[in-house]
Amino acid sequence: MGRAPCCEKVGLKRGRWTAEEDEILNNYIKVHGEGSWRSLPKNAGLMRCGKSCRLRWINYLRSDLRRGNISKEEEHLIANLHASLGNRWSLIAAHLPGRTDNEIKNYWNSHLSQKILPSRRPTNPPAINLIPTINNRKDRTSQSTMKINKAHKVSPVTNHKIVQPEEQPTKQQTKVDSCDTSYEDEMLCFIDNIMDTDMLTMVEGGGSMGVTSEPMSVTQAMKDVSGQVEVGGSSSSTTNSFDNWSWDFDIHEDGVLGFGGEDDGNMLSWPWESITIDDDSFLGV
DNA sequence: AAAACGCGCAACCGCCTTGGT
DNA sequence: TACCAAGGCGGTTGCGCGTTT
Repeated sequence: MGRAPCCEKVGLKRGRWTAEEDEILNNYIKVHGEGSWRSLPKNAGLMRCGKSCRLRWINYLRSDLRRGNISKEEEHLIANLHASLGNRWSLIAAHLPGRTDNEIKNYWNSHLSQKILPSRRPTNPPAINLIPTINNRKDRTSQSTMKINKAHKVSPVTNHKIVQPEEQPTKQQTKVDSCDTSYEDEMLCFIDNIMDTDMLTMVEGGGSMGVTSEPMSVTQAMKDVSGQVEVGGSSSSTTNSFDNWSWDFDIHEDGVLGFGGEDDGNMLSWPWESITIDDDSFLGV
């Protein structure tokens, strides 16, 4: 006997949403707010499943959505985050204001995966050992995380990957496995992974870069400085190694991180926003 | 002009965690 | 402790549309 459907599907409409349905849903949420998705269709007069309403709202109708082409900066960010986080789209989406996990997932599958994976797959798997700490779903371990942890035999104590004797650890794995288990250390390792594995590759690929003194602010709303850590030494205008940069970043309790000064109010800003580089060389095409 | 093909994206599905009882 | 409802996530599907033959 199968699992009961999430809602009574007999008579419910499926497929593409019409403009009228969008308007009904939009108006209802404007008045009553989000939530209670299961009862929403009935109350709003929609012949749709609650899940469908929720998805339509989150992925399409929300006013804060940023629709349109993915910029090169966003593409870089997705590429870097995916390199460290794997297919955890909601977490990646949390770093791109206005973008949905579905949109990023689709973009990855249709654009980036062909560009990046053929060249990275052999040596640069996702840094699975950081999964629990940087999960934005509070204390939860997502199903995919569980699958990954199970597949890679993650230690339940440290959440670090247990490298099997026959396995040849990659550069990234070796680097991260040496990390301490404290929250801050894991965040440092996470950032180190992004910078070291991807951006150094980018630099070595022939790009040139310059660092501006003022990071670009993406959002003020997420300001929540819970840690200030400086990595490396003084900043320099041109360098072949991020070790020489002065990274002033913020660690948020839910794992969101950003770059910026303590007093500048920036929560999310990214170094490549001030980098001049050949995009194609970075993406390996 | 029409059929075949391929791609992008919206939507659906199944499974999971959380929180309430 | 067990159960259930609700919400959320990632994987997958399939439709619509542009391009090619």
